[in-house]
Amino acid sequence: MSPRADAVRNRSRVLAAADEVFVEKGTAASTEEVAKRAGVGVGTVFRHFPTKEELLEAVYEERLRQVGAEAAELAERADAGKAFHEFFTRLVENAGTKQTLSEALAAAGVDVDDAASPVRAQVRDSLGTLLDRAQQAGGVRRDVGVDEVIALLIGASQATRWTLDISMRARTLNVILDGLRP
Amino acid sequence: MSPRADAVRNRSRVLAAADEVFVEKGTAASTEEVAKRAGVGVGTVFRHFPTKEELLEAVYEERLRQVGAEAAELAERADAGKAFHEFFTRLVENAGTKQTLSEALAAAGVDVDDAASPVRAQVRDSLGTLLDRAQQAGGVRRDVGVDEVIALLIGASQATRWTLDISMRARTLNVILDGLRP
Amino acid sequence: MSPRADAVRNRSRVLAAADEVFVEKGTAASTEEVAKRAGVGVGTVFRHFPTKEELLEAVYEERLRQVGAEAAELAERADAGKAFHEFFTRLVENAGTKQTLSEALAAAGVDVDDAASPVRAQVRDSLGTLLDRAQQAGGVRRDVGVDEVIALLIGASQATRWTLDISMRARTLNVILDGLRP
Amino acid sequence: MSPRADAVRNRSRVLAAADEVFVEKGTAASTEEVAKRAGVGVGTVFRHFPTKEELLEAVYEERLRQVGAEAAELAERADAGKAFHEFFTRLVENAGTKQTLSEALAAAGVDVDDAASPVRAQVRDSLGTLLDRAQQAGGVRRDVGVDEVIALLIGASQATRWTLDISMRARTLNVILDGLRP
DNA sequence: AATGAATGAGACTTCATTCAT
DNA sequence: CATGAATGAAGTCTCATTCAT
Repeated sequence: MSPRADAVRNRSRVLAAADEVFVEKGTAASTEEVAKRAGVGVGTVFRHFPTKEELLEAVYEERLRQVGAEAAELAERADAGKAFHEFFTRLVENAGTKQTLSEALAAAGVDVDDAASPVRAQVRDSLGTLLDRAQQAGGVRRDVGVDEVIALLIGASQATRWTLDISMRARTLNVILDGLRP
Repeated sequence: MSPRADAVRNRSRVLAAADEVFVEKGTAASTEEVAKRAGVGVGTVFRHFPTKEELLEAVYEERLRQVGAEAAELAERADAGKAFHEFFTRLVENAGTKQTLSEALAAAGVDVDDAASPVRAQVRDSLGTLLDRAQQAGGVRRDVGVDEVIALLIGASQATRWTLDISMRARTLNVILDGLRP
Repeated sequence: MSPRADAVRNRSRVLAAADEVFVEKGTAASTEEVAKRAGVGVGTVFRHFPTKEELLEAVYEERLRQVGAEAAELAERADAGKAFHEFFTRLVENAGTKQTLSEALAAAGVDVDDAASPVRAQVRDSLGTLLDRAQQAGGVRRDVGVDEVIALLIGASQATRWTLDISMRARTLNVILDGLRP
Repeated sequence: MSPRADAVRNRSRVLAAADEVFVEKGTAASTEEVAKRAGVGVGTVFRHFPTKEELLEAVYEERLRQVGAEAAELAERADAGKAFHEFFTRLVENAGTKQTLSEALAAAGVDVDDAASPVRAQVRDSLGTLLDRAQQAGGVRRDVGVDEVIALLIGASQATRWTLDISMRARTLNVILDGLRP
């Protein structure tokens, strides 16, 4: 009801539209197209995200938020080993549609520029917990840390990204999952 | 004697320059910049590669050619299992500098558009031989084929692409190599 | 009140500038020059006319509109025969400055591609009426139709286009007008 | 057998190729294409015609030469009136294929820049004779001169250029021919 | 705050012309 | 003399960003 309400709603509409458009046409898609998809004017997009790069980063962060939520949820599971495997599987399946997930993950893993994003920290935390518990449950080898897991998630997403054949995708992912066993 | 000599040399200079530039600034780098790096005029670039896309494809093919050569060379080795591992390792190390190798590999693996590129066929062939021999030597599990290996190469390249820490890169790659064991 | 007001004004400024420039330097003149003449940026030209061809067509249509208006006006005249002659004369005089009028007319006459342009239909209508009335008044031979008249307008424009000498222009036009008599 | 012989032959091959290409694709066609059609390198084209404009002018002149020849031939005919009419008809029929004939004629008629081209003079001469004789034979009105006839030829060519329907073309031409009668 | 028209730098591409072979 | 590769100016068009309404 406050004028803020509309603004907030617009922000998420733009974000959702950007996600869709960037998935469909790649990140080279124009801001104009994002605006059209969101049903707003370009000006509105730039009001919320003063730069295309900031828009991209926001999209990535939004995806990370979802990854973090998934990790947090699965970290609660009793059977930590299975939970860890399911996490990998879900993510790789998403990667089919959300092509740039790996870029988002990459941003969480290594980028040092504005490292201190709380979202990134949260993802690393949840993922760390999930990994720890899986290792303690004997489901995952002990010589890998969060960074390696993130790298492997990126790798698995990319490896299966081009795969249309679903059984081949499974075989490929299995190699990585087997490699992660103790 | 042949006026072609210079043309051929220029073609490779452009190709090399394009490779460098695309590695450094991404494939969105301008053709003008490629020309500058090659020390030729833009017109020359477009004479050899009438479209930016054709230039990109040529760069990919060149990289594939190198990958194919490497696979062919290693397929000769007596110890097939070790050879296969070394192949993976070398490629992933290259991937650090040649960021788009995975895209080139992807083109070799799945794309169906102009499928019958001889270079792609050659890569698949050499890689197939290398894989076969490694499997017969008991160095690699038997439920993966060339396509899965290509996918994993792409994955491994991407997984380690963002890794500056060399020991972490080794740990990540090891997971995949372990996963490939019988 | 409407943000459109400026846009509309700009559209006509661009159109007018394009007309001028194309007359002065031919249709090969650059879009940049049109923009400069209109006092706007190139982007504005391309916003209104996404293609140079569309700009050209718009210029032609604008000229046709004027031709149609002239035909409609003269069709009202009591003395239909004289009106018809005056129509020819006026057009040919314009053709001196508006060199591409004949191309515009040609577009109205024969092109079948996007046939149903309302402007073209209107021109043919008005011209048809003017011709009919002139024929009934005994001022024009009966074995010519709108298409022939359009062709002759084009011909007359081109015939007199290169003529600097005004009396020679009159003599040339007279031949055609005489030929049109019953 | 002399080296000159080849050069001369090349010159006409280029000229013929240019004529064809310009007719088919318009005068904006590239010199490269002309060279390809002529079966020579671009360098050869530029050796014979140092500028594209000079090439164009040469093409025009060649066409004029043919027009002049036709006029000269028909000027010999006994029935001068009929001969004049046939001249018009032939030219207009050619104009269908040789679209730029009118431009060539225009160059002969009005251009003042390098007026003293012998070919142009010859055309005007032959045409003058043809016209004179037709006027004396009572086939053509006496208040038109060579310039008006050239203008009308241009006009007739353009008028019928867009006409696909052959009977309409005849009706249109007839108007002009009737207008030329005494 | 939102809108969308305007801007102009910059990308890709073409082509007349030059020049080494 | 012929060839065709190289050149680079110039043209068309796109798009991130700004700003008047």
